[in-house]
Amino acid sequence: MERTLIESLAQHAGERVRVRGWVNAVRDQKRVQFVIVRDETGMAQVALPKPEEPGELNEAVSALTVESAVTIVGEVALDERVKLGGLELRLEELSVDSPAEPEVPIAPDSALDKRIDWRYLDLRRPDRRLIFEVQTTVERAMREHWASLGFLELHSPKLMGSASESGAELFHVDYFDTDAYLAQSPQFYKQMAMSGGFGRVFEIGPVFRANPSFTSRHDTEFTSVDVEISWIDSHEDVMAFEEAWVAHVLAVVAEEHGAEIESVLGGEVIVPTLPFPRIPLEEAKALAAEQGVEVPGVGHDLDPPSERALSAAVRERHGHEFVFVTDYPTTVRPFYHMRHEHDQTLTKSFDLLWRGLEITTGAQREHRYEPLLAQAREKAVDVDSIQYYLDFFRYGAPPHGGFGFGLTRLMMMLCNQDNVREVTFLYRGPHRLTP
RNA sequence: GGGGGCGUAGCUCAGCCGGUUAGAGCGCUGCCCUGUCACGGCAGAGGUCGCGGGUUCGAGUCCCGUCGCUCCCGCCA
Repeated sequence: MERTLIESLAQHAGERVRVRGWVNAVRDQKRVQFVIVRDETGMAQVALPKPEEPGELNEAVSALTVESAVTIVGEVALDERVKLGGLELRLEELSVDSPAEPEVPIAPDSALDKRIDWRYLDLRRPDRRLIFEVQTTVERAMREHWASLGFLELHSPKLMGSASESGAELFHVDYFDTDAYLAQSPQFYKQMAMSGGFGRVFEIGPVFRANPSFTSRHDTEFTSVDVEISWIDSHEDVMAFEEAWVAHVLAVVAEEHGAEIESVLGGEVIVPTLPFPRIPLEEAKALAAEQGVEVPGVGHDLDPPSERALSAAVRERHGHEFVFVTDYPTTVRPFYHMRHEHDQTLTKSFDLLWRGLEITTGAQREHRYEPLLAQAREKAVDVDSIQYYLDFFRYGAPPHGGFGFGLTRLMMMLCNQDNVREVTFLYRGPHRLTP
């Protein structure tokens, strides 16, 4: 007998069906027993009358523990008395595929760390599942947009012989008789794809950062979305791509999950208008300062409080949740960011902030060998260790640019969660390597 | 790397200026209950107050150390 999903039970009124899922609750009364069963599509009530002399099936129901994995056969009966979907299953057969121990170690309001200890139990909650349904939609919508523009998908190596210069700390691994590092970013490889003539590429993959960061928005392994585009005229082209792409993703999410995100997770999905506001860094600081926060001085990046203040100011002035901050000084950017022709102290780069959180860093890259080499030396980069990378630009590299995008951070904001650990299937942090 | 906060029952927490038998709700176990739906009622079990040391007649409470968790800053996406 085939399995029937709970969401489709209404279409099987009067039929005998087989439902498989978890025991959500048992209400064992004198004359009638109820079991609430839950599968990945919803919950349904199972009912069984209890005669004076309880039968074997009654005993089996009495012995059920919450969260046991069960298979149930019964007839679907429409019944207005039932608040849960107006229907119930009249129980005929019950088998326990795997019993749960009597006391579940976590509750929905348990501390996050404890819920992560028992992540598989936490993930059974419908609201936790919704996060991953949304993530699946997000990635599908991203790919739709890339596909429509002829992008190629990349799978770059995560083991590297040298740093990729993201500025973050590196994880070291033993590699036979030498050392290797876990990739902090596919940066160098997606640029190689440009020199390889791929034109436009993207990658969704893990990146590793050995930062001892103890915040709600950092992890040591997270999913990065990387994009690189050839034959651009400036970083403006990259921003134009990104804003259209983000707007498409949010439009699809709003359409498919907007109502559920609002009712279950309490977040509103607002489809952004184009173009996103663009504000040079120094102007952004001035705007943030007007909100009453102390902002970092010239030559420094925005700090988190000023990022939040900036987003608040942009929302007030432009009615927009996104803002591109542009024209970062070379002091806070890596050597491969291209510099402005008219001002060599500023890079053709940008960050994208959403609701006060940095979700992207992007730039036009320096594709000319000599300036790139000079900039690397100026930044005191060990040129020998990245010669393989510099070589990408020796035999005709197209002008190009791109960005790195924190999928995990997007998901956190999109699902109205206050910690990236909530939206990460299995979080990895300085003190978290299991489960 | 710097700073703040928190560790009390399976879970979430209360416990005042230090005071003698450490509490609540949920969960669990048992009994009761005409259809519940956050079912309800009664009873019960369950604690080395993170750990070590100190102060004190007396420490869950104060001090020191330590371990764990957490948030903020730095760093980044």
